[in-house]
Amino acid sequence: MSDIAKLAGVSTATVSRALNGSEAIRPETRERIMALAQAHQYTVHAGAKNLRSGENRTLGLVIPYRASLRMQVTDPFFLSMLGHLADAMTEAQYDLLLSRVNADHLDECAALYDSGRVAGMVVVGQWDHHDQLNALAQRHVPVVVWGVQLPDQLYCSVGSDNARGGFEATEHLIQQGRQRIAFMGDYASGEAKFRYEGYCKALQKHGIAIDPLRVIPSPFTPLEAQQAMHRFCDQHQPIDALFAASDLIAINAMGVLTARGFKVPEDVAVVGYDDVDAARHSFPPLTTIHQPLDVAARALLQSLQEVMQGRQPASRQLSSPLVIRASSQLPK
Amino acid sequence: MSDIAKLAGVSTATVSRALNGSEAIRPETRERIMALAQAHQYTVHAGAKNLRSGENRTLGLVIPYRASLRMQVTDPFFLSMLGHLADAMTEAQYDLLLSRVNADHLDECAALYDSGRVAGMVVVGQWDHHDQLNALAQRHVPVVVWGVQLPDQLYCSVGSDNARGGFEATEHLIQQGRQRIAFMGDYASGEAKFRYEGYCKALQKHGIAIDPLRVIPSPFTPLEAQQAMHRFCDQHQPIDALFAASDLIAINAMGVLTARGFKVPEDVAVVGYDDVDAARHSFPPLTTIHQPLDVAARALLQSLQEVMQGRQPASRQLSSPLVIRASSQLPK
DNA sequence: CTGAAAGCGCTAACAG
DNA sequence: CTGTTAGCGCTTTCAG
Repeated sequence: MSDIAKLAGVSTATVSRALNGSEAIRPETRERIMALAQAHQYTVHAGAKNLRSGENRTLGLVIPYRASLRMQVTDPFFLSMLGHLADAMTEAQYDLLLSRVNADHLDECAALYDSGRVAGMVVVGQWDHHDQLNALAQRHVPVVVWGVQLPDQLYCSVGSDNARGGFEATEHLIQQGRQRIAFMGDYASGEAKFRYEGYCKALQKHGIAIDPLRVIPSPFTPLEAQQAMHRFCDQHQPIDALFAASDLIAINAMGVLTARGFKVPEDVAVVGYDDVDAARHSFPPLTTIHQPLDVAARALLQSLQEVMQGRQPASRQLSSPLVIRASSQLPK
Repeated sequence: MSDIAKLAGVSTATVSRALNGSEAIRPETRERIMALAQAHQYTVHAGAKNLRSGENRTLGLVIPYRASLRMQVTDPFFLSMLGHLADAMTEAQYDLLLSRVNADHLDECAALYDSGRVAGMVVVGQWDHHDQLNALAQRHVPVVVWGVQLPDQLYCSVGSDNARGGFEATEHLIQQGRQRIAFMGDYASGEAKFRYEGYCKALQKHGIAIDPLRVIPSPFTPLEAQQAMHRFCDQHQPIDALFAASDLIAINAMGVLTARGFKVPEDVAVVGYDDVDAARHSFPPLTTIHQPLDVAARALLQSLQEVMQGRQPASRQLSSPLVIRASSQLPK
């Protein structure tokens, strides 16, 4: 900077002001300085600027991982979320620092903040980290979480209204005349739990008994979902519809069903959750609950900004509409 | 830092040395200081450290995007690459700054470096940016690229041996007794072009004529791949095998083929490229060319480190083995 | 082995 | 409108 100050015949302070668009500078001088900066490919050193101004325009995106499953981020949902967050942050002039943190040591996130690397962070993948996240919040680490809203929650979360989504998915199947509707997913934890609750509520509303034999426990990974579906088919429980807790599960389940001679949607109507890109292009195209990730990303960013300002924004549930495609509807 | 210096009754210089594991410090003092830092959740400010020491432990990952297709990173291959790079960089104690840059303004990458935000960067997705990348290299921006090796290339690239992969995939199909083998993908540019060359070479070696009618142009997106396959089927060109330039294309093509009454692999044997997670779990499981992304990520990092040291590492082609699954082989 | 002092590149008062 | 001065939090000679 001192270099171009010399070239322009002014002080570094003037250069700094010019480059930051200060009002208190003669337009003529500003333009001369800008031109020189351009010509010499000069850019202000971001680190020094932050150090001096106390500001920090870098936000963290934390994706916890389990040491056991290396590279487990197999769900397309995550990539999509990541892309939308990157877009939202870029748009708001933030840099995005990606951090893989061991899921059992989420407290390491604090170091990201304490060391000044990030001004705040988004954690995507809440799973069973509730306590650790609460601890972070208590330490006043600016953090927002993509996930469900839990009792005794000290941090701000943004998620979709999973119970309502589950309800609408199931009711849609009922409206298609289906009665023996299976649920597939991990009904005990995280977001899937709420989707399951919605499923139950819809059945109850329409006077259909909840049959525990039609609940198919399944993790979110493709292979395990397929295995779970195979095991279920072996039991010969008759079903005429399936609501899966994620598109990935739904698509893999459809594959197994098809391979075993069932027709989708004729024999089994299927609804998924997330509306990932693949859902539109599966065979048949998958009816699903759309998660508005662009909205979600902006909401996460917005909330994070509020947290960084010391406020305590309320957690939010975004509504997610049903998208009807061929997997749940007989052709007319 | 001055705070814990006071607490320890020493100068900040001593604290700095202790925290950086300097030899020239009494172990006893060091431990006392470390303990204090722990207790007070003190972490050195990364920015200030960098500023003073001139070092920078942040690397950039640049994912170019086209303004036209918002959020085009739909290919699971990218996420996987991203995850592996994040792992490799984390392991080597680097932070990872994710940056979405307009594909038509790759020169903006230079600002990332000039402003000191990153010490170097990996660009993933070379496509048609050859000239822009060359310009970056000429500006001495430390950059390495995932992609093919091109003539007049001033930057270092790491990629897989696409021609060889294409060759092996095609030869495998020939060895299965197939003769009318179609190629599907964008045979004119990028990595697909080299895969196509390998395809041609294998046909030639085995005395099979290259039939341009069996070349199915297709982009990498699911929807367009399906449309391309539908159009091809409408032409009633008989084929008994298909080599697709990516798994995503292959899986979508298989879907269309199945929907149209062809059996895979009986009527049409299919081989893909990449070995993404979904390939193992498709119906039927997809034979494909495995891209060793863990190796690739480490190679990219290694090369980048060399570039940052001012050296000019040679571009590399990683070998990618064929993985045989059910989509190309009749059950015995 | 440790402290004092200088300075990384920049911005923000405070004076002119 | 612009220059001078001080200092963000840290590391690193250079002296003790």
